Amino acid sequence: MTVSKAATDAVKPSRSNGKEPVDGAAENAALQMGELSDLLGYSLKRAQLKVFEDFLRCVAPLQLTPAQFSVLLLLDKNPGRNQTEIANTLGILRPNFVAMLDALESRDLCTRVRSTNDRRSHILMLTDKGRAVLARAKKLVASKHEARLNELLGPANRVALLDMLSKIAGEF
Amino acid sequence: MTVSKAATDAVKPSRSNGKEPVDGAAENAALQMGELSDLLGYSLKRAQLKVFEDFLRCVAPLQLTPAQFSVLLLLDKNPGRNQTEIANTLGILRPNFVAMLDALESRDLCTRVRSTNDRRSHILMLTDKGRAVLARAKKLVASKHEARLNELLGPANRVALLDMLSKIAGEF
DNA sequence: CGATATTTGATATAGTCTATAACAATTATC
DNA sequence: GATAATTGTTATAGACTATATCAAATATCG
Repeated sequence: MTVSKAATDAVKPSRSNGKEPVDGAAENAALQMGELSDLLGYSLKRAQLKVFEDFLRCVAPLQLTPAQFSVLLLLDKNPGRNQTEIANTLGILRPNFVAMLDALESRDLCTRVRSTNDRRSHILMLTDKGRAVLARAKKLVASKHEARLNELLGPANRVALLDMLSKIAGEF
Repeated sequence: MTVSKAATDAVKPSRSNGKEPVDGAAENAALQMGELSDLLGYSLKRAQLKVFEDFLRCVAPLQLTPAQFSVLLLLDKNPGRNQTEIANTLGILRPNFVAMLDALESRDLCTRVRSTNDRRSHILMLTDKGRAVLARAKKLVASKHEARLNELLGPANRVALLDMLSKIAGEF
């Protein structure tokens, strides 16, 4: 056995079905992950999927996706910006941001207002309901989602992880 | 200024166009990222996109995606497995795995062989060409891709990062 | 044995996310 | 004032993901 525990079971959550073959007929042994365990990109993607999954679960009462939550956060911190600025900051292409905003606006979470300076652009702002939903979402994220990660990694490690990810996202 | 450097510029790579406004008309200041900088999921996704992007660049001569590379790696380490086993291990749904294998098989990187034990299933195996391509891909990944991450983070940090990501992917 | 259920690979299909081209309205540039 | 650039938008295409369904083969169990 040359593979670490983390390497062998870091794979399928759906395979954790209570009854593992205790000793009997060798069945299908777990597959060898090999170099896959050392591929940063592989673990990155698996971890990202898990984290998003948990985010959706934690914030399910408010029906917000991670992307929608990030938009609300950004609108709150940056009043008076237009669609292009918000979309660019989040790495969303302008054409794809239109439908996203349509969804948020139809739920009365934000509004588009024609700018008086530049009548081409739409100034984006949170509605009162948007601010309220954002406040509740922040609490859920902090108390359920991030708290769970803190519990798993420990506060110091969580910060170290965040720093490294930001470094990769920013300087890679 | 309460935001860290990493927080403010961890955003748009496309915005790094040589000429920043030196001092003149304040223009459009960078947006405040706010709590977004502390959202693990956000940094996770941004980092994952960057890492995949770099992977594709490094391994471009071989025309392999991260997913295809992971399939070849797994086939090499686990000869004699069928489609369902490989797909499950990688978190790929069986229906979606069919087209993936079609692509790899059409490039003569792997083959499907009807199992004699169970004539429903296809045993998957790398071809000689598949093994050769995989060997070259491993070298490119190690010397260009992972080496770059090692340079950015430092070997110790890279291992620590990998451990935490595996932990999240496995136990979250 | 034989009827029923399960598994495997496959197809069809739908939904989401991402990416590019093009357009009208508006503004910037020279 | 003519030309170029920008903004929001639509249309569209591609990649990835997800579910239902099917025929062939196997497993299960009376």
